[in-house]
Amino acid sequence: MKPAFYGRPVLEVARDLIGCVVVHDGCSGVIVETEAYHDSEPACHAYVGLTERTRVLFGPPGRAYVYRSYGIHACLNAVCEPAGVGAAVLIRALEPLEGLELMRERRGLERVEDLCSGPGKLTQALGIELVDNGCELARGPVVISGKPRRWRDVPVAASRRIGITKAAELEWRFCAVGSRCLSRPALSRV
DNA sequence: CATGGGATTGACT
DNA sequence: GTCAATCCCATGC
Repeated sequence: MKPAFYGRPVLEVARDLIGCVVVHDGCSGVIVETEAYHDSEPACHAYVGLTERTRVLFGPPGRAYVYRSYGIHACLNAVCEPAGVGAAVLIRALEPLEGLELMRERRGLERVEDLCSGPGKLTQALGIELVDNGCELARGPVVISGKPRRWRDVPVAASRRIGITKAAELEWRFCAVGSRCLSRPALSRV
């Protein structure tokens, strides 16, 4: 998708990204779970303002923001809103599309539902790492492209974001209803 | 320069 | 259900 797609309110983009396709290094998958983050709320990395780490978040829309989580996993975001605003959509889960065998190799697992059903899992399955931070999502190496036909009007449910302690009440998580590849069920009874 | 805290996952009780 | 692994980065001395 082009930068103009991302240069909109982050909540709109987070919902609209459900059904789009992430492609990297021989593998691809349909986005079925996202979360929105915005510099106005404390769960967002950009809440602290402009630093070396958040430079990409405050930059132009349509780039990848990749950070290391818990010292182990890489997590993929799409930078949103106009430059100067620190906002991004965390890609939390995919339904695997192409490169299934390569994903199984990278993950050391067989079941399709286990390959990309979490933010750290999908980056491992697709081979996305910190070196991809800042890349343009319309050009690569990490690419996000438009929705296959059957994903064009999929119902989307909103709920609370997962694994955060600050601003936990906001319902800024979006899921494709009925997908079997979510990190957790769409209707979380937290 | 030292320290502490995660937008997680998988293994184990 | 509980818990450790592990490292980047923001903060504070």
